[in-house]
Parts: sequence; structure tokens; C-alpha cells
Amino acid sequence: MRHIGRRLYLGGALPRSTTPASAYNEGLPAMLPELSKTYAPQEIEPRWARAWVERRLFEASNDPADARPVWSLAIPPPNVTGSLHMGHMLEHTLIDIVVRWQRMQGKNTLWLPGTDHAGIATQMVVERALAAEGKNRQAMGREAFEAAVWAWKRQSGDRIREQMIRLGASCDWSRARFTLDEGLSRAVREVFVRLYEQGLIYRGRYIVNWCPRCLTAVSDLEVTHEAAAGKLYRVRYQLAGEPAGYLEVATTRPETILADVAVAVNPGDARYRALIGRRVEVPLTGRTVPVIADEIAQPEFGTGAVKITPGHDANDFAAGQRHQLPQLEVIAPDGKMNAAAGAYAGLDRFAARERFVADLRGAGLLAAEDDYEISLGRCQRCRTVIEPRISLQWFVKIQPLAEAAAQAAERGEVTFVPEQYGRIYLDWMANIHDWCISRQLWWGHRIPAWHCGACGEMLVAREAPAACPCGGALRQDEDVLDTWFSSGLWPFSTLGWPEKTADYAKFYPTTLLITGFDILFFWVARMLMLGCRFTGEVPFGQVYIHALVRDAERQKMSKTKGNVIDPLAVTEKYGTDAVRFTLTSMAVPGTDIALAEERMAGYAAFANKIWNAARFIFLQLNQADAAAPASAQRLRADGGHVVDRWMFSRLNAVAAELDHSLASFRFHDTATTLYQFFWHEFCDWYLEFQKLREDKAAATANLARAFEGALRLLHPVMPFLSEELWQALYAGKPPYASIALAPFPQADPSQADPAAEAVIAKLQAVVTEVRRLTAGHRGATVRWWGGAGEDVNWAWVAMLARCKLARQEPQGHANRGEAAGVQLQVVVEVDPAAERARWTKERDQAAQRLATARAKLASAAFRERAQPAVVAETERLAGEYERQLAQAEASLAALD
RNA sequence: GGGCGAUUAGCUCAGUUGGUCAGAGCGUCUGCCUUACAAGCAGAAGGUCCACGGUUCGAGCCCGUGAUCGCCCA
Repeated sequence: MRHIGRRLYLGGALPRSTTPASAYNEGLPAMLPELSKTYAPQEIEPRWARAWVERRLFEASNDPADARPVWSLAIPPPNVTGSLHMGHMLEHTLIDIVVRWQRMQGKNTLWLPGTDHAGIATQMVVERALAAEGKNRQAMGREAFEAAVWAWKRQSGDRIREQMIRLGASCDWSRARFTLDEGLSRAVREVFVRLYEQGLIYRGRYIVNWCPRCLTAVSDLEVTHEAAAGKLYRVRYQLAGEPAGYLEVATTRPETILADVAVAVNPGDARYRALIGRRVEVPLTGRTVPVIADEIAQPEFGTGAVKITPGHDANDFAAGQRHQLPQLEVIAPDGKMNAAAGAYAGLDRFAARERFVADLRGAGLLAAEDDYEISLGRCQRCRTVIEPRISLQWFVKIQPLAEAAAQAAERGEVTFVPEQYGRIYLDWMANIHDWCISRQLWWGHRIPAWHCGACGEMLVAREAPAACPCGGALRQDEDVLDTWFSSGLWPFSTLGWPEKTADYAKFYPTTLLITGFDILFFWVARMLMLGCRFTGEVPFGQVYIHALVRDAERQKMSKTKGNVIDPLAVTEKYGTDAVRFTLTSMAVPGTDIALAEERMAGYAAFANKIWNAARFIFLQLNQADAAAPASAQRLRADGGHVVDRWMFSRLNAVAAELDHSLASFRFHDTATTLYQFFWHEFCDWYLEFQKLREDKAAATANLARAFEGALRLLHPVMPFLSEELWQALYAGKPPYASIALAPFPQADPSQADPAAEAVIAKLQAVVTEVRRLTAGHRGATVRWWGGAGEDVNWAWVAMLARCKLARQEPQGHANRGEAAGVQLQVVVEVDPAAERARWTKERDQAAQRLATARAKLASAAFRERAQPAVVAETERLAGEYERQLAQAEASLAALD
């Protein structure tokens, strides 16, 4: 029957728990509840998710009189119009683990949530939706469009919040912020005005990365470069006044020849020295331009002569400035050729390239056309090929900010985990360029600058001025700020800066930032720059960079590939705790996560295992009429039974391991430690020992105590399961409102009990060896002899290994085994071939190891240079291998 | 072109200062409805730790070169 039930589960819906939800939340049952046979997270999790928020358990205190140490973290704000993906779930899981762990240590813990307006991304989404209705923003006008985006935001804005709540994120929702909130907008204006007044913001006509589809400037970071197949054309520029002479110029963008203003050759290039200062004719235009000397021309590239087109190339723009050359533009903002392109006007830039090349060929001016790999810059958002374009933009002079922010890292005021990201950060800071902060968008913080229609003056102010001093009417700058300008203020603008609020005083600077590598420069670096400059403090002391979540084949997840794993969907299927545990177990610093659903199924089984352990424990408690213990900071055994001393020794060791792994962001170690402990120590051995004990009262009391502590150790990673079972354990009368507020067990070294651990380890070794010997021979008799077995609890061995035991000398050498020095033999007929194979392998392995150990010991160098402890250990091992070898050889001999 | 990361069992990955370090989970095979758990229990098989050099008494681990894959920057 169970088999059928199991298969049904795998193929279809999960069974429903039969436990009434109210059985232990309200009312006071006399007995601990009977839990459903299988763990049903779908029923439990939403209930607690709601309860945690409703009871406002996770709200931090800004009371100056509150003496608790403060621990705070600001969320990397997700895009307000988006929804959570697996990367968010990883990020939020790791944050939540640390936050819950800190909170349980009694700290005044703040996880501040919120969302980002994500200018360009959101505007794109809304424009696309409007386009489906046949509308466009230009026709609607700015005000109507902004209203439409706000409407969109309101409609989707709560989705992130609801998803985060469902996933158990223990944030302080009373402090949730949005980057376009009034307070945060005020911080944006404040920073802009101060930077402007300090001369660190300037406006000017420069060449910028322009997206012809988004119709806005984007920063260097928003351009992704990729290799693409292209052509390198060699074009003949005739020497003015010398019809037979020409200069060959290499270019990958012939259509921009129309905007050439010079040809450059390297001043050290002897081939062209005579041409410097002469003029050449720009092909197909009749215009002549000078040949100039500039390092920009690399003799070894192409022909060594390059065209200079300041209007359409960033390097040429700089060269043009060096030589005071004019700027010509032949491509319009939308990527089509403009009127200056003459016959090519109206053509798309790529179509124009083809036509222009054909015309060159026709005119005999195309010397060569070679395949060439070019680097193509694309708009990060829409993948359109970026067009360098001269336009009037706002910039931040970044050097002074970058220096201070780099020093913060150099001085160790902010540290990165894994460390290599600190070096990457510093490297980037050292090679930083001025930041173009204006965007030709309508969704975002409008630049607080006003232009006078009458006198042409510009006013930069925190609040809109009524009129220009000249009396003229003012018009606010049309541009909005780069989204990262506002998110760069996030750690302090969310806490009320520039006001000196109680929140700011209490929680700033924040303790930790957890985020992804992809926004290290976009966001982390900018928070550090702006934070250092405007608050005088480093906005966070530590940065943990988490990995990228990929699919099982290590492909990036993307909607177009159809390989995305929806966090909410797998959460429904396996339970939040299982998905969280999966992500945690794979969160190795610096290694991307290849996520496969099988892993989640495995950890759902783990949750079920713990659930069923609880069922067993509750049964014991009810039978013994025992109650749950208080939630103590330190875990101590009650009484002196070796099993209890062992268990609490282990619990304290686990607490110490968790403390270490959590403090060092070794989340996978945290997961492994918990998994190993719960499954392979607590369930496999401790619960089994429990069934054998005769001192039921003491056993049960310690069982409850151990389980209660273990649940608290589990809570940061599996909040729902641990809460449900912990609450159930108290049958409606928990000592704290939630396990989330109970103390995290602190490792107590005085509870370490090596003697008890040794006793249990020996018992485990003997049981395991007996099981191995009797595998396939149920109820067989196992003999043991020799003094090493005298302190073994053989009655327990018999029950745990389900066999008969006899203290008897062996018969021959067959079927022998050994564990912790205890000699064993099973008295059964065995397959001689299998037995021979096993012992042969054993013999070879022992011989090999013995040879290695002996070789070491024989080496004078080893004895001289190795640490004495290592030498002694090697000697001990050599003895052990010798015994193993003898045993194997004897067993083999017995088979003959 | 510059920089970084990875390469360990069929799969996904641990292995924190070089000395039982050759591991885990999943998968596979064998035997079990042992009653908390078949989402389980017990047992087993399976790897020249990418290659080649070097340092060392000793290398999966440190250094060099190369190969393959991936990422970032220009």
C-alpha cells in the first residue's frame, strides 16, 4: 500500500496533512499533537509566513535606549515591476539565514526591504504594453505616460512583497522603501545639488553610448561587448591635387566615412611621414580633410592609416579634441542616416553600410574587404547595437569619489567575500571613467536643474525655483537620472538621510551587503563612492558576493531558452525549506550553482525525515508524559547516560561548526553539517538508541531537550519546518512567540565529551561491521572474541544489527571482520568467489598502504623533518596496516 | 589583448592554512513493509584528483607550462 502511495506522490499531488492547523496554535491540548504521516509544507508554510508578518516579529527597534547590539542589512532592491527569479531566491535565502541567525543571537536586527524603479527596464516594459494597445509615449505626452507607469507599478508592486513573504524572508516590512518615494527622492536631489555645488557634476556635449532603440544615453557599464563577424575594409583616399596618389585607410564602419574629418597616421611611421599635413579626399564626398599625426594610428593595424570620425567614435572624439577638428554627424538618434549623409539619408546605418561599400566598389575605391572579428557593443537592455553619439549630457566627475571609496577597501573598512572580488573592485576603481548620469527617459528622478527661457541661465536646486532671477520662465531639465544614481544612496536614503533620523542613527552604517557579482560595479561600487562621500562612513562593513544560479546543464536561465526554474513553482512542489536548503547546500563561495530539481526532491526528503523524527519523539514524550524543556542558550545533557553525553557533545560541536560556517559565509558547510547531523547522527543512531534504553524518563527528557536545541540550530536555514515542530513541541505554550526569537544555541566547550564520543564511535563501528558481515544473512550468528570487545554493549549490537551474538573463539579464518579492534566472525556459508575478491582487494590495499608507510619510516629525511606527531601517527598506521594485511592473508589462506 | 575562475566517482559538487583526504548528495546494484520515516532502513560497487614538469621527507592541495571550459574588462 505504501508503495502505491509513494508512486502517486511522485506523479501527482502531495497528500494533505491531517493535522488541524489550530491543534497547537490555539487551545491547550493535553497531549502533543499527532502529526500527519508525511510532511506537507504547502499547508504549513503559508500559515507561518502570514503569522510572522501579522505578529510583526521582525521589526527592529530604533529606540536609542535599546542597548542590544545592532545588526543591519539593506536588501538589493528588486525591480518593482518584476517578479522574483531563482537568483533572488538564492540571495534572499542567504540573507535570511544570516539575518535569522543574528536575530537569534539577541541582536537588534534589521533587514530593510524595498524595490527599485529600474528606469530603463520598467519604461521598456510599459512601452511594450502600451504598444500592444496601439499607443506610444510620444503621442501620450510625458505626464500621461508617467501616470501609466505608476499605474503599472501599483498593480505589480506588491507582487515582490507577497513572494518574499511566502518564501519566509524575515524583513521589517514597516520600513519597506521604494526608490521613487518622496524621502528617497529628496536624498537624490540633495546629493545631486551637493555634487553640482562641489563641481563634481558637469553638463556638456560629449560622445556617449547611445541606444538608437531606447533613444537614451547609457553608461559604459550598460553596454555589453561581444565578438561578431565583420569586415575590415581598405578604402582609397585620394591625395588632393594628385589624382594618381592615394592613401589606404582601414575601417570596419565605412558608412561613417561620410563624417570623416581627418586621416591619422602614426608620427613614427616612416611610410607616411611625407603625407602629414597634406589633404586627402573623403571618398564619394568631394570633401578634403587633413592627414594628421597621432598615436591613435597603430602602424601594425590595417594599413597604419586610420580615419578620424569624432561624431561616431569615442576614440576619434578624443583625437578630434586633441587636434581641434570639427565634428560631423551623419547618423540620427534613431540609427538612420541623417540629411548630412546626402544620398544615404533615411537609410538604416547597416543598410547604408552595404550601399556605401557597393558605391565604393563601383568607384574603384575599395582596395580590399577582409573577414574580421569585430567587437560589437550592444544595449544591455534591448541588445540593439550601441551608436556612439555626441549629445548634451550630465556627468559625475568620478575620480575624487572613487579614490575615497577605493581607500575604504584598501584600509579594510569594507571587506569582500570571496576575497578576489575586492581586487576586482579596486581594479575597476583604478580605471574608472566619468559617469554619464542623464537618461533621456521619462521614468525616474528628473534632474533638479531648471533652464530659463529668457536669459538662458541654468539653476540647480533642491526644490523647484519659482522663477529665474531675471524674471524669465523656468523649464525643468527633461532628463532623468540613471537609476543607479538613486540606488547608490540606498543604504542611507532608506534610513532617512539627509535627515538625522532615529533609524539612521541606529542602523547606519549597515553591517553586511549580500548581492550578485553582476552589479558589483553598477551598484556596490557606487554605494561605496556615494556613501563614503556623503555620510562619511563606509555604507557596509562586509560584502558577500553570491553565485549565479544556472540550470542543470550550467546554462544561464533565460525566458527565451525556456530553462527558468520558477522559485514559487518549485516552492509549491517541494516546500520553501527544501528549496532554501538546496540553494544553501550549493552556495559555495565563488562557484556558480547548477540547479537541478532532483536536489530539491532530496532535501524535501530531508525535511520529511525531520518531520518523522518529530512524530517519533512526540510519541515518546506522550508515553513518558514528558514536557518540552526551556529554550536555553547552552545545550547540556541532563544526567550521565553515555548516549546523552554523546548527543550533547555532538550538538555542541555542531553549534560550533555552524557558528564558524555562518560567520565565514560557508553556507554549504552549514547545510552539510545540519544534514549530516540530523540524518546520520540524530536519526540514524540517537533515535535508534532511544528505542533500546531502559531509563525511559531520563532518555525522553534528554530527547526532547536535544531535539528542541537541534530545531533552533536548524531554524535559520529551514524556518518553516523548525517553527512548526518547535511550536508543536510546546503544545501551544512556547517560551517565545516564535522560534525565530529564541536563542541560537551557543557552543559550550564544557559539554565536549570525547570519552562518550569514543564509546559511541566504537559501538557504531562494531554495529556497522556486524551488519556488513551479516548482510544477506538475516538472523545469522556472529562470534566475537578477545579483550577489545569487553566494553561493548552487545545486547544493543544484537538489536541494532538484528543478529545473534556469541562470545566464542573463531572457526577457521573464513568470514572474519574487525572493527575498533574487536574481532568478529559470522558463521554462515558464503560465496567463496565473492569472499576471495573482497579479501584480495583488502590485502592489496593494505599491502599498498603498508608499503607507503614503511617507505616513509625508512627515510631518514622523513624522520628528521616531519613533525614528531606525524611520525608517530605513521608508525601507528603501519602497525594497523600490518594487522590488516595479516588478517586478509589468513582469510585468503582459509579459503584455499 | 589584459585579468580571473574552473577541471576530483555515471551526474552535481565538497575537500579553509601540504601529513587516513580520496569524500557527500543524487544515480546504480543487492537485501529488507524492521513500524517515526519506502520521501524509508541495511549493505555494496565506483575515481592515475585534466596533462607534463618542479618544490618538498611527503602534493588533489604549493610553483611553472600546456590543454579544455567559463566569466569579467578593454
